[in-house]
Amino acid sequence: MTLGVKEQVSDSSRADILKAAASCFMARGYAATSIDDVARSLGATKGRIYHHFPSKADLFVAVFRAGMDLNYEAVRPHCDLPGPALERWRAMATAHVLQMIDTKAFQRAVWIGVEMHLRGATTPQQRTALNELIDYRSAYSQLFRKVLLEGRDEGVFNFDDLSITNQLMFMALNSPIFWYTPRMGETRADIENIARQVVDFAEGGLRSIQGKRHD
Amino acid sequence: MTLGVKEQVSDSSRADILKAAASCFMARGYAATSIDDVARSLGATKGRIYHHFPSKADLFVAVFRAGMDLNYEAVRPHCDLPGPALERWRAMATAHVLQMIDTKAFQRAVWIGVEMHLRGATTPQQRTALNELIDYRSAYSQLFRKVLLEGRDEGVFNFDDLSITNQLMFMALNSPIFWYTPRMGETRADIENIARQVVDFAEGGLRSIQGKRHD
DNA sequence: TTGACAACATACCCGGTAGTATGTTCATCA
DNA sequence: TGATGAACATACTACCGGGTATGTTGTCAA
Repeated sequence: MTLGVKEQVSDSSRADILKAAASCFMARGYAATSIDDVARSLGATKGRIYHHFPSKADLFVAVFRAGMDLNYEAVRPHCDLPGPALERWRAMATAHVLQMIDTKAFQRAVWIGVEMHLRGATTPQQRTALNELIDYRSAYSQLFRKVLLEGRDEGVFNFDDLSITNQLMFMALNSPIFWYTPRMGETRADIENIARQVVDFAEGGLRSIQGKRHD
Repeated sequence: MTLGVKEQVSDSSRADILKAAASCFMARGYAATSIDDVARSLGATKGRIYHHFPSKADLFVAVFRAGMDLNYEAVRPHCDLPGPALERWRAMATAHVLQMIDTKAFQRAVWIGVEMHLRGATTPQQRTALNELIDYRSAYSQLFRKVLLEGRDEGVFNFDDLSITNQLMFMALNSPIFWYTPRMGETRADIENIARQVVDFAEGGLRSIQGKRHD
């Protein structure tokens, strides 16, 4: 069941297109990105894109899916570890944030996709394709909701509305996709330090009430 | 120096265009919003838009500015109040969040504008117009940075990097523009309760270290 | 060697959109 | 009352971008 050379080449070409598309979508947004832009950034032409993807919407959906796959793979291993909820949450959150930083372009595309869905995007056909991925996203979100509830049961987290809290947490954890830019001479430790600050902030938010209102 | 009826009518017409444009930009983003869309949502045609605004970019910039004006007016009064930094910060943050909810469409446009700037938007001409508003935004941000530093001096806030913390805080405080939608039968108290949860979360994040790492 | 197919490139069509140029209407004012 | 200009609407142009139809080239299998 190993892939032949041809398929490997083909998949690598496809992966290159996905990378380039992710960068373009990040740089200009979905609507403002033309297929020619993506092709040009590859030194190619539209023909190459349309040979692998039937439409711009499908290309975008593929980028979305790739981004979510990366997330899921990174976080999933930490979900079932034993131990207190807080530790488990920190492991998941840290993995998530590092993914945001490491695969920023894809994660921005995911963000754009979620935004498009919230609006009620375009044609019904691609809406169904998006919905499938939104479900994917929801399942991912569910991993965090679960540990949030466990943390509340254990008394380490304090929050009122789970949905709102989940939104706030993800806004904080996702935020590097907007403001992070690599610095020259940046080490892995620097990046991990940034991630730690983000996770610390979110953790503080989840404990929120604890810190105050001891009146 | 009072305005004549004509100018009042003109300004009201202009304000209606701004509102409609803000809604369209929120619903579809900048690139995907056509001038015809805005005109149609007003029951008018392009002629009306181009009579008041020389270009699509200028229309957007005007929406951006209007949104920032609303923010500034809402938060400014709380900046110079005496008392502890935490109280001042909570007053500012609450006012900010309520603005996000009450003028969501304009605030989404502000967000889009900031995103466009981070990318390096379009033509040099409108880039300068955007830059001016980004400065405006920075001055607004500065109001919060100031109180954050004061809070740290007073020992109530704990954070490492001011820039990152500021980003994280604003991500949390701004987040309602993405996930808030008015519910039927929602009272003002309900909205204020949502705002409180958001502010609580952000406050917890700003105190962060305090709650943990007592090792 | 050849034919078949993958992996593109080229050339083209066409709908939508920013922007313009030109009416049209109505109020105001000399 | 007639003229003037504001506040639009209408009609039009030019261009760009998604999508398609068709060529071209290299590779592999029989």
